[in-house]
Amino acid sequence: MSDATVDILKRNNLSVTDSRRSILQLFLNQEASALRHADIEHSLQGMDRVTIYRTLQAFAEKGIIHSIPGSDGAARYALCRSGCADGHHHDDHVHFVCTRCSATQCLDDVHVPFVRMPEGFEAIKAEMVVSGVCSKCRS
Amino acid sequence: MSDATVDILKRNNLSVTDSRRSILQLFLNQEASALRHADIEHSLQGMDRVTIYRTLQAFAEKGIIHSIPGSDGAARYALCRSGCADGHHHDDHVHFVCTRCSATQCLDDVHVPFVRMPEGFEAIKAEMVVSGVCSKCRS
DNA sequence: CCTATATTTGCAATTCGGTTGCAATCAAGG
DNA sequence: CCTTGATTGCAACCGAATTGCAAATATAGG
Repeated sequence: MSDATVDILKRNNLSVTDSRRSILQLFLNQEASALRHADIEHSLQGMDRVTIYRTLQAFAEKGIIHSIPGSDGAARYALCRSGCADGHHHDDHVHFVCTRCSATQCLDDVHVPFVRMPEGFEAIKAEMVVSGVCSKCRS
Repeated sequence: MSDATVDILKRNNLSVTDSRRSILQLFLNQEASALRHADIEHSLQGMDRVTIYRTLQAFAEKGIIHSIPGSDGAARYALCRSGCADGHHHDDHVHFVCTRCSATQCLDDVHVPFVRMPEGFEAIKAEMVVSGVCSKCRS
């Protein structure tokens, strides 16, 4: 009854359930690329689709994971680095989408550059997605 | 039989139909913000959903409009500036989404800054979306 | 350890964005 | 004006996501 997943859930005031532990474990096992709902559904067959959606929402609200803007109409999620908590995300890094393997990953060390807004515009958040060929697909 | 819409369609080797002229006119009337499929469907009630989808595809392929990455699962489109043609888009500008009126617009004069990729990654395209409050909503 | 309560889960149904196949209609060129 | 190839409208379908509700379960209190 003491696992990394249990710690994380308790630290975030989420009740500890099998579903949540399984999904969280998936993220912990995941090396680089982000997970889509469909990926989780496939890995954890038997778990209800809706439960997965709700768990992802709960994790995102608590700042355990963050969602990644994907223009293909399927949300992606990845673990947050330290510095994220309830609602306040610090995911100011660039995301990368590989055009070959179509994996999405966080470039944690590349942060979104500042851009000057035109007169009258107030920038609050900036997101940047670079697409190309990832290191795995190039080697 | 000589309208701006007819010119544009002919110039792009698209046959001139009422549907295409109406949709194109909508874009020409549109001042700043981008259009979603639903917006067009609402404005041009009576036109089939599928026709709108196919027209948007055709326009995008010809470089008349470009699609804007929207993380909410609904594609947005805006007229291209000069320099876009068959498939080759030059939409290297930043897009802005207002959190109040939720309009999306092109910041044609703000172009996406260069970012250095980590070793092994090859960047091909970069997209940037800034969210905040637009000039209209602030005044 | 056991119970009460609040939370979570699973299921069914629904919404929404988008695509596909096909028959009918229409634009373009001769 | 007529042929032909492109376009439209319709129905059906698909995947992603949400909602309401009843059953199951985690947590806190005794």
